[in-house]
Amino acid sequence: MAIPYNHKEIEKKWTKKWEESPVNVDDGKKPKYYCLDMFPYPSGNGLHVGHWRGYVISDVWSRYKMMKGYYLIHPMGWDAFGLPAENYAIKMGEHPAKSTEDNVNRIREQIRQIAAVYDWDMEVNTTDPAFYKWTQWIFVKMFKAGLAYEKEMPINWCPSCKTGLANEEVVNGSCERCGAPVTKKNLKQWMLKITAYAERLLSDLDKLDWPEKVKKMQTDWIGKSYGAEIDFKVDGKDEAIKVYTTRPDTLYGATFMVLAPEHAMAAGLASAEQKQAVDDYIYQASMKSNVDRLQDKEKTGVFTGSYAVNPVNGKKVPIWLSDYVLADYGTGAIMCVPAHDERDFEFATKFKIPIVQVISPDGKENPDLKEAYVNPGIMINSDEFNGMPSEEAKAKVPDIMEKRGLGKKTVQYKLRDWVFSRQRYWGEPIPIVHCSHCGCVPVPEEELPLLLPDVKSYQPTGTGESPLAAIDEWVNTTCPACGRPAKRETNTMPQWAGSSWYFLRYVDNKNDRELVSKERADKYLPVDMYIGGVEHAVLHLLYSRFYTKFLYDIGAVGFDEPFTKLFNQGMITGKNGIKMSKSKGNVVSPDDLVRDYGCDSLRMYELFVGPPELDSEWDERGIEGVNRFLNRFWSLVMDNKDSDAAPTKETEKLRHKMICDITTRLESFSLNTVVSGFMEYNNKMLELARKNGGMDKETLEAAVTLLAPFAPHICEELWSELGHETSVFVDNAWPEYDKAKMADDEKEIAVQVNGKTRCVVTLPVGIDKEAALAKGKEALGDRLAGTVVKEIYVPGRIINIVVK
RNA sequence: GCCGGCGUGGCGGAACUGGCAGACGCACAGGACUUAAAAUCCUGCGGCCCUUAAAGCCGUACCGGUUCGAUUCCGGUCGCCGGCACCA
Repeated sequence: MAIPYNHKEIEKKWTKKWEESPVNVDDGKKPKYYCLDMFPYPSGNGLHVGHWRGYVISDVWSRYKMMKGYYLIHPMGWDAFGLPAENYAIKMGEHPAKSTEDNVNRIREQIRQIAAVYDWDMEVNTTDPAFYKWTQWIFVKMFKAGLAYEKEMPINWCPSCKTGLANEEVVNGSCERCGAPVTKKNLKQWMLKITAYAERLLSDLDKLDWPEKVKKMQTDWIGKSYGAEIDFKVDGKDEAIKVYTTRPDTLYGATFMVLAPEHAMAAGLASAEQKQAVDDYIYQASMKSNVDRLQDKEKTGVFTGSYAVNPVNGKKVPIWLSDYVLADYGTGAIMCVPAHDERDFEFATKFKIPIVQVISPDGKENPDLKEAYVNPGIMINSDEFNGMPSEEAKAKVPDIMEKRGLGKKTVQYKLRDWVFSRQRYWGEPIPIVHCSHCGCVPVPEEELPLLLPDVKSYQPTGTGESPLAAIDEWVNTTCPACGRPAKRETNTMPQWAGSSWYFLRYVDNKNDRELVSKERADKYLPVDMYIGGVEHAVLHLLYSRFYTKFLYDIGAVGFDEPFTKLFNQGMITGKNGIKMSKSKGNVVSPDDLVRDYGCDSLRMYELFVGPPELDSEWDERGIEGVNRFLNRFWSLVMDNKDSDAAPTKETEKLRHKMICDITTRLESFSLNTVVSGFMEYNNKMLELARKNGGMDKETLEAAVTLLAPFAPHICEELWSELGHETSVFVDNAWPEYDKAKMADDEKEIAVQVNGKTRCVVTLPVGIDKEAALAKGKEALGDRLAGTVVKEIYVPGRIINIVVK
């Protein structure tokens, strides 16, 4: 019996060796494979076993690709600007620059424990001026392209984080970060015109090998709809209200109109009698927070006193204001067809507005409509369209309106422009100078980076100004265009700014002339495999796609999608599926587990705990199982490394089957079953070794090679024990299998009567149907009673005798 | 409300294109080794019926359908999770 496996010594030994001679090297001939982890923000709490999982998954995949002959791009960096880092600093009473650096150093050490093949020469940090120089450069380029613009408007404001938020950062009316209810605040903001890319962001999803779920979330977020814009003349005035509708077929049924209270024409439409009521309503609406507006179940509204004219039938329809109409979608005004829209129905019923049915399932009018009929049907009460299927009218009505100059077909998107200013300290300063003479002037590119000034008070002010506004000597500057006194922009960028393009920088992280050289970008990018949590489905992943498309448009990179393939790993939770958090006290640290069981055991247990794409509960005891397996595997190899046993037909078959099984499962990312596969084959090898008094070297080497991406240290040690001078990862090809050599001579087949298994027979593989059935019936004996109606034999699968 | 996904032993989970449900592991029980314990090794482990065994019956959330055969396909119900949420 071999001496037991000492993980501490072995892991220490190979960590050192790998440092001295890296196993992933670019010989200039190998094809590249870029496997990227979503880079972490350096939290003060350190890593828990959930963070490990994603990194282990990507490392196993990376090492596999490396062994398949690729030069690997597998980098790591730090998303170190932004709210989490700043909030941590405030809590600890430290300067964010200091706490961020400390946390980065700590987490780097923890990540090193995973023993992933990261290329640390590629490391980036978003707070490094040499990095954020290019974050600012991209902003300047966007400004010059007209994609970054300033706008004063009511935006989502988190009163707890004291900053504005993007739409994507508001979850159910609350702040994505801290959960506080989001209010509105009127602020002058920098916006990025992501809406200009809506169509490309939508249609290019087809090119991506991403989980359908994520593609769908982005599709829904972009929210494309097809419809028409139609003008309604205001009765007695020389102006028209433009509405957007996806149901132009219902135009004859429009019995009123509703404008958003924020609509530019809202106040002006009030008649003298209604003036007071209208003004009150507009004021009240402006005071309501998003949450209030969402929670209002009962519809409210006010009649303006004015009427519009339905362009198809000339009928006068009342114009109302209501906050169920959104100001920033479509035209901010709608035509209302209560008979065929649930919301309009509810509103019309409450305010006693006429309901006119124009579509019917059977072509007949229902005199007592109890609810809106929203499905397609036959047109009624619609003059020339009567009798036509509504789907046909949907296309024809806009054509007619267009001919008369009163409308046209259009498309709309739910996607809004990106609120890009943050009123916080710890971010990239927006490189803009406000000049009373020249307006907004970008900081000249050669003056970048515009350094984030050191400041004593970095706490958020809550006034809508960032702490930078208090630093007079920084704020006051001269205009780069005209040289007159001017003021710097004091807002900073959101955390997403750096993370939207960091993956480009890894491959050329020391370049001080370009954000990435075209040559290196084209050589190593795009990212072949991106691994991370699903929480970024519409935040980081949408922003990165937008940035990449922009950089493609200005010729900075030669591809317009950053991440070819995406894998979302599930979360590791504590007991009962509760998310691990410090406040819940259910955080499991990897450090103790690495100490007690070793890195290799923890790596394998991270995979064994459940399917990688699903959430899994952490069960402390389970790691014992994989640790026992590694010990048994160690013994198997150590006990047999000097065995002169020759391969037998049996061991050869086992080897080919093992290679095939492990490789197939790995390719399909079924990593939990790869681990169970190793356990099974290990048991089979132990059994054969015992039976044959040894195990041939070829089989042992194949097993060590297959296991190496999962348990790199122990496999390196065993590989060298098997007599190899070089690393298991170098000059060692991933083993191949031969289907012919896996073939069995005979197979166990279940024998069923009426679909119920009665017994099992062992049949030679090539046996013909008659002989197989005869064997099956013989085995059944007197359990086969009654008249045989049908006999089924599926070779290699099943025998089923149907009796009556 | 709308749109996705999921539901398998005490537990985590497995089952390729419909073909022996419960692989592998955890926990548990019994045994071997030991003065003893730990570690290790061996055996058992869905439920019912039964002294035991064999055989049988039931069983993949629930009800029904297609099929020689359904965890897998179809229709409906319930439950859990996720996304969107007055987008006209």
